[in-house]
Amino acid sequence: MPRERGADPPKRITSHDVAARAGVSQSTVSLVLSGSPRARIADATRTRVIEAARDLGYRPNLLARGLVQRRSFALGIVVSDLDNPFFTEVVSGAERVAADAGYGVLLGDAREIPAGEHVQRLRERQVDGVILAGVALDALPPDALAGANVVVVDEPSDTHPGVASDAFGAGRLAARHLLELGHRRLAFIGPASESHTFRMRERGFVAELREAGVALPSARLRRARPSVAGGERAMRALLREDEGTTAVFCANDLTALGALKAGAAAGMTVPGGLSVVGCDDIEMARYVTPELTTVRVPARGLGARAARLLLLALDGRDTGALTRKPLEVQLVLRGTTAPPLAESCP
Amino acid sequence: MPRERGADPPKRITSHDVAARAGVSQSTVSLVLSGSPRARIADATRTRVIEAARDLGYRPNLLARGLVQRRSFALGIVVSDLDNPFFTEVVSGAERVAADAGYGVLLGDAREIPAGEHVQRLRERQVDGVILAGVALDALPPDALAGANVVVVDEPSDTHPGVASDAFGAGRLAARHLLELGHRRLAFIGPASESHTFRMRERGFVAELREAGVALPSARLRRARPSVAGGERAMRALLREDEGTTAVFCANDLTALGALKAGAAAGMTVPGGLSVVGCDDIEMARYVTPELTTVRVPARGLGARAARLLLLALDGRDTGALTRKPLEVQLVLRGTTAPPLAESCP
DNA sequence: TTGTAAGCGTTATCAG
DNA sequence: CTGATAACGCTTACAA
Repeated sequence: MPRERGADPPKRITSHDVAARAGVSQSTVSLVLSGSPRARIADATRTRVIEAARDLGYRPNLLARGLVQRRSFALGIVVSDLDNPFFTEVVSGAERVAADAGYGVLLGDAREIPAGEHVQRLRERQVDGVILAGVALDALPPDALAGANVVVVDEPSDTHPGVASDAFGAGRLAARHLLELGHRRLAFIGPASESHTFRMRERGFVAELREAGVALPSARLRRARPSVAGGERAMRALLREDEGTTAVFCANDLTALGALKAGAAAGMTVPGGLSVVGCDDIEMARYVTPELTTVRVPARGLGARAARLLLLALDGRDTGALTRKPLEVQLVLRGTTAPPLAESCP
Repeated sequence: MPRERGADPPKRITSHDVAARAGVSQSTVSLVLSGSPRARIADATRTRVIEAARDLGYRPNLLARGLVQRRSFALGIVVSDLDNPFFTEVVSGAERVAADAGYGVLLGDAREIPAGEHVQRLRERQVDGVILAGVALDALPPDALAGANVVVVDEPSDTHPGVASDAFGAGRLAARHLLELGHRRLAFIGPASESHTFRMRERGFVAELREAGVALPSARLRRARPSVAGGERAMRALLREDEGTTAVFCANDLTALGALKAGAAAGMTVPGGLSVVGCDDIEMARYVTPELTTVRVPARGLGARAARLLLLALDGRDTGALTRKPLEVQLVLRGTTAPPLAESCP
């Protein structure tokens, strides 16, 4: 039952109330309740205060605390798409370490409201730091991040620390796997530019092919939004315009799932007639049939690490160790890849 | 590059600074910047202030504002499991309407830290209201919610407004569909008690069966955590202990996905040998093969509605209209259900 | 050991 | 129309 507007102003209990009940001054209350664990306070007073607080059900007002300490003990995280399981994993990883450290987590989804706007708002709310995931830095207003503590996930930046996965390596891994299976007519499906990570996955893939002397004709390089629908559409187009493709690497799992769907709809058998490799290893990858071969990117690890990094930075600690090298990715062999059919070989 | 600890205290720009630059008093700045749209302010001063603010890049401190207004313009949302796509959809729906209304969204995942603790913290942060999803109210400390603006998703409460889906109806729908296909040996997989919604789904299912004179022997009522792993395990057990089952209804899609996996692993063909119905219609449901027949529950609609409801309540507006009837659920026919094989019929 | 007092950055109430 | 001035609830020197 919602409180009536202005009906019963349910008196907030403040440290003054506690002070009154305990018969001490307000600052003493503050001292024992939040001050250094062993502030010089007589045991008698201390317990009196604590009891009074308990009796009254006192809860400190963190806004007030934040105001004076100039620190909110909250951090913001803005992601490009909350419906992408990869990002929810990042969020969930970050939320966990933040909450464990007593930090609040403010969430922003950049689909409706642009990332820059979210960052702006978060800063007005005085978050101590911001994690950006799936957000291209150069898409933000010039100094949206000026003077802010920011950690970027999977984006390069020479102004902010970041955590990243080895996207280039992911592409290489996928290519190598497919090459080793004997595929020579490979395709790639991925977004046009979007984020750095996607670009690097593509480059890694292409680089590995080139080194193996295998070409990637433009007809087999399909652009698509990194979603299931995007992958589906791109795959349909690929099947329509190109006959010989025996294997395709998708920029992320969602895309791969779409490709799988389109492939099935077109009567392709996977992996018999077509091999598919995804990237991310979202949970879903294991639930499709056949299970998706993919390159595992530790999403929740990225989120957790980003949060840890941010917390360290907030404490003025050295962030070097965490920011160094990209998190390793790993090929996960499952059911959507196999050698090409004999007749498909060049 | 993280700011050095205490190195350059990047002076926060306050309304005082703006006042100084505009040559007016601080309160005037506040007046023009946040006061009622057409506060009685000379146009000259107004523009002077606005320019000064722009030049300085002034951003109001929402903590300070919240402190004096006793309102933070933020709301909290705590969910039982951030990795369950159903809840991330709820969150995403709520985030969207909250953000559109200028509210901040604080997130809490109850897997690591209990929901009650999250609520506590959110209240200390002075959130104006809290949305609870997947959280059983009676699992919370007695007066964790006392005097708070709370909206519960898919849980009954006579003390707080809530939004709910027609869980009982969902169970009925699933049962009716299966019965109409000709199934008579039905099973149910779901959690022991967990949340009210799960209980109602089960009851609706059972009620419909009973009305049709079909029994649900205890061997076909399997308990499982509402996750893929849970469903998998339960399905394995079911297949081991019971031969005749021709169709199973799972308390949620995750469970159904697990059941599908276990079924496939055991060599069952779906829907030929076994029909499976899920509940929720998470995105994933369309990406498995065959696609999962399920009962669609409008998760993001629930989240959005919960947020709207909360915002209304915060404005002291009537919440009756929104809180009335449960959101409708809908059977989504896809590929995991079919008539039982002839030999399977009793 | 504990109380007094000065803010933190806003909004809000009044005078002028 | 605009400027003092008093909160908001808390932390933190500095006194006592």
